[in-house]
Amino acid sequence: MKDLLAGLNPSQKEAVTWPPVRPLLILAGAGSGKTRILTHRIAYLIEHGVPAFTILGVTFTNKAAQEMRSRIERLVAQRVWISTFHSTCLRILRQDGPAMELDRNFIIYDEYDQLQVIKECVAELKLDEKKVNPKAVREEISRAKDFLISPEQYLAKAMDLFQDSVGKVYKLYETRMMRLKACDFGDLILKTVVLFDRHPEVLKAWQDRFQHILIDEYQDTNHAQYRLVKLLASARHQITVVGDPDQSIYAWRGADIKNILNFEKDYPDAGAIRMEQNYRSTPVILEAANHLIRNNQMRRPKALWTEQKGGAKIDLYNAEDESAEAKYVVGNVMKYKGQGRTFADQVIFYRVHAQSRVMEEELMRANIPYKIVGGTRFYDRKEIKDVIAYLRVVAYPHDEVSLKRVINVPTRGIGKKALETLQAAAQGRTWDEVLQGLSTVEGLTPKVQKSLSSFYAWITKLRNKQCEMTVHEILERVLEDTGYVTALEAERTPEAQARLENIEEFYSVIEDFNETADQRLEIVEDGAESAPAEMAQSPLAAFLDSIELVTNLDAWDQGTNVLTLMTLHTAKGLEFPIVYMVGLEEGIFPHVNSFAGPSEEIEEERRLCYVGMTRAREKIHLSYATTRRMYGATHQNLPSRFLTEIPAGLCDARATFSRGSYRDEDDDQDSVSRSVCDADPDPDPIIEFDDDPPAPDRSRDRYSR
DNA sequence: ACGGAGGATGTTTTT
DNA sequence: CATCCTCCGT
Repeated sequence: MKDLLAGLNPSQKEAVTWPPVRPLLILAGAGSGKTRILTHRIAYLIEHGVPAFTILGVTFTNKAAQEMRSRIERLVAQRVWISTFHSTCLRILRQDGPAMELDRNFIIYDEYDQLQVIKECVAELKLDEKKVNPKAVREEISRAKDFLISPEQYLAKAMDLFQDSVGKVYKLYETRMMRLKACDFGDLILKTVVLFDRHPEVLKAWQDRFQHILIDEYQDTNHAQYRLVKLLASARHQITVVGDPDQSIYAWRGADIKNILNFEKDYPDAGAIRMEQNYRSTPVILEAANHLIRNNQMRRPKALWTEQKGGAKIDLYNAEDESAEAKYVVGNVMKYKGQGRTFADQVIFYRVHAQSRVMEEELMRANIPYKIVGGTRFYDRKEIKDVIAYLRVVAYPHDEVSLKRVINVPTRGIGKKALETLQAAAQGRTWDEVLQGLSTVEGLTPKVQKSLSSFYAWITKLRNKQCEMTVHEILERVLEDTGYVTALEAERTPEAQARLENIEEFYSVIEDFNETADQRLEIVEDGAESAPAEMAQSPLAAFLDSIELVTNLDAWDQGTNVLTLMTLHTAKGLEFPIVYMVGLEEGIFPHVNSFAGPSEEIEEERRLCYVGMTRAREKIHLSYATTRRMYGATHQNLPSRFLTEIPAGLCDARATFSRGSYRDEDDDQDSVSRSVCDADPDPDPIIEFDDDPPAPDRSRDRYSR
């Protein structure tokens, strides 16, 4: 026990040792050691007689979950159920979904799959895709689910024609998803809440299972997640939540900051502990971040502090255009490299993925190894989606979306006409049933008939054998029998080559899955383990589950010596010695879309900026470009308002690199700075730095169009 | 049925 | 700028 408390400050100690039977709110500022506190608290509970299998830990990403799990294992050599809301709900539904007529073998539909279903619904309702944009509908439906709003409730509240259409699509979408035995991401949470609401006995069982609940990043929970937590915790009130309202960056996704602000109302016997001492960054960085975030009106005052002294000033650079900005970053990356820092010590944050491309070009030119986290996810690539669709067709006969995707890939003579005929023949039945009774379908040419029936026979054979085969073997069969690989090889283009490599890579995803099989064993009682409900399915179905909820961050390994690029959203929870934040321009960051809405949206952008800055341990580089080409058009953006909100005294606006050269120019600082000034006839920054942040109305005047 | 060309379209952030 | 979609020639 002494180990667990060693080196903790008083408030950290209080948080770790807070009575397990009382609710606890930990308001943990950035870099205040919140992961450490959570893991130590869980370890502390276990050391004080709480059985490990009665603890539930919820994190924001799978990566964080994995990290926390292994830290706890190191502390107390016990395995604890730590995962995301989505993975947790998936397990609950796999086990108890049948109680509410949810097929145990439901399939998870991602955004792409959702969109396919929505498009069909829009078409069936004879709505105009131009007016009822499927992607917009998807957003609306997802948001409705975040707030536990049913189609009927949505329709009742529809204010205009668009919402009315959305409501109708939503309704049809739900019946369709039911028939497809499919759940989208929102369903995982929503259906679990419904399950608990309707079946007290099921809820009771899970309350007994999860007697102690700890939630990380509580400021970013949405209403559905809030209800879920409340249901689970209602029996015992043994709940600990950790969060930081200043780091709430997912309101656009339904996150409700009130969840954390009202925690003490929800649990009147709750204690609250604030942790504002920062162990990560220099005072310069913290002061800048504190100043920035003070501009948010709707916020409780808070300021991070540190015992550290000194620290390098924030480097601010005004680039001519986006490629000059990239050169600035690359120049500095090499400078630090020359000083003995690694590439992995440094990270580039941007607001939108589209900004990564210029950076990439410059990094390639300089031969700097880099890794982009996010962007087009590995699993979003066409070939990977194809391959997964094949696997899903084998595992889930009811997965029509996947079937439609691969039925003619590679081409086997099934064209538009044939698909229409099948659709017409379906009449509410699934395509699987249609294919079963293929001979009765009228209007297909003999050639198509033959092609379809041999395709279906092949699928059926694979389905029947899937339990005796490894996932690897099934994939091999698919790729060989369909001629998918052969077709790509025949193309003989670099693109096809890249696709083949990605498919090779997919094999290693399967290997990873096999190697980590023991980690998915469920902890049923002290020491005992058993395969969880979803493992009772075929290995293939279990594998598909495991890849469905992974995020782009999960595959990222901070250890390897490469420079990392990512969006600010992905950056949450991470830390780096040296941070570059690029594109600090009005319209980019804060993003244009935040201008029109209520001021909360700008405040969320500001929190995002705050999150980015507080990732840095030693040094921040901020940059903006005077002109920027994006989405094919050139824009002239004003410097970001956030730059004016950082005190000038903390910034060094002179660039310390040499243009057009990636060499370490360290012993040549003076001439380097001069060369930059020479190139810039007007060395005065465009932005005026005030020691006091500008009044909000003034800054709005200045930047609004 | 298929594949290419060309046009329209929409572009934030993600579990 | 890139993706999706449609239309047209084969």
